[in-house]
Amino acid sequence: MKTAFRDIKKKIRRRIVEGVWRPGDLLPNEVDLAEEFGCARATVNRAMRELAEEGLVERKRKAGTRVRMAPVRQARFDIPVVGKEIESRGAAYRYALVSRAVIAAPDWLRTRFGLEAGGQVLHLRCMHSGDGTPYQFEDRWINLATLPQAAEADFSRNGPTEWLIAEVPFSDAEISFSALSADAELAGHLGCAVGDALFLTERSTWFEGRAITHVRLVFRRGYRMTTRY
Amino acid sequence: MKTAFRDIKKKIRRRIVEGVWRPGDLLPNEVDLAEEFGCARATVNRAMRELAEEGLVERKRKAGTRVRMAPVRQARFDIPVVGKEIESRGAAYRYALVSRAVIAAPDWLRTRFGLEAGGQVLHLRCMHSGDGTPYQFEDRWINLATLPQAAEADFSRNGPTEWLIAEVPFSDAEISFSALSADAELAGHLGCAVGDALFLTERSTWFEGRAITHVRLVFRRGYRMTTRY
DNA sequence: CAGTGGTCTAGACCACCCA
DNA sequence: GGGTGGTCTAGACCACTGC
Repeated sequence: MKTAFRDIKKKIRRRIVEGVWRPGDLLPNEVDLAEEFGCARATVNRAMRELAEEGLVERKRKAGTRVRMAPVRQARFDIPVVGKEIESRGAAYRYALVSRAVIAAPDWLRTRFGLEAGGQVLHLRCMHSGDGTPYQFEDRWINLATLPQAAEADFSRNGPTEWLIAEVPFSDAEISFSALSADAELAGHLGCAVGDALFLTERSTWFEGRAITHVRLVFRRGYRMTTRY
Repeated sequence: MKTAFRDIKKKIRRRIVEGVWRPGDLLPNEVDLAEEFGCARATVNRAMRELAEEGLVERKRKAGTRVRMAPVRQARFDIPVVGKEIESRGAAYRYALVSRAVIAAPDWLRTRFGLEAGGQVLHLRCMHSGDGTPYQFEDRWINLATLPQAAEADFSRNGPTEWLIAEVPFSDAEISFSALSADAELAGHLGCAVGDALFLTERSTWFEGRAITHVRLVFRRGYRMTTRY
């Protein structure tokens, strides 16, 4: 077989879900499993390593491998670029710049990014639509101390996301999901009623310790972010 | 070095973020990289495989390895068990069963789970609190065709999540995040105003093709789900 | 201290798929 | 067709850590 380690993963997963090995139980060591499955220890190791990554088992040197008491379930979400996401749904993507301003960073942003008082940022507000229907409102702040060239960039035709991707990498990011109530302005942009509940993602990114950008993405009413695992 | 593959990952990542290799560029093949780094090909393979998993590069047989045009960024969220989450914040967890009923599955659930007409489900509504403050409202449906024993279980003291974890594994799940407006009942349970925007997660799980449970978890006002990557 | 997983190597065969 | 990544092997050394 070309994918022995996948088969081994399946077999072990099956034994766990069927209760052969119950939460907290110690599994045989890699050498024994390799013998049982008739393969090299490295193959068992790969299978077990991936099962550990998925949160099904817990591994410790000397202590061995145990079935997790409460399987740590994780969900993985792809973070899409809004233009691609809209186009992948077969709609025509349209971008519009709502406002642009170079200003001193507001306090909450200074705190978040550890900026000096009076630090300048570029504040952009943009709309993303699909087939003429509002899809997402973007409220973005770019740290001009790190990216002074952003002040010269033209964001009237293309959104800041593409520019940022091309211009600067990032090493760390924090992302959060929450909900917020539409105010009059959001309602106008997104074509919903004032007070409607909207899904919101916020992301801050850094590159080697220097703050790059913070963005709030407010989605159209009814948007759902979905994944399988 | 004991972790050559980590060093190799770092070096390659650095070359990408520094622009030595730009989006779309073809990287040297594994044999050449192994020679450059003075290690076995398997070591380079492991480093590259993980970089591909992280979405930084794209690999194809014969075509080679390329830097992703738009780095597919993924975020991973741990799916916490609400009791543990509350306790990990240092608060006293309290659970209360709001309602319990065995009924015929509503249409939307029958459709979602492919149940027969008249299929029975156990419908539970529960509240989870921390230090006396409402934290999460749980609206759960358990498929009695798959889990008839759920009808006999006592959910007055402990929530269905723990019971399900102990009782039945699952092989597939679909999870989604969205926002909703508090109705009068939710507002009462969660101690917020009618119309407040609330963060909502929904999860459906199956085991070997058979529907197990569907749950809507509505979080207290202001809840944020956060992760770093 | 000794057993377990973590990693590395050198070599091999193969599946895939672009040219 | 041929180059690339995907996987496997047999063996080795080592780091960690429970006993």
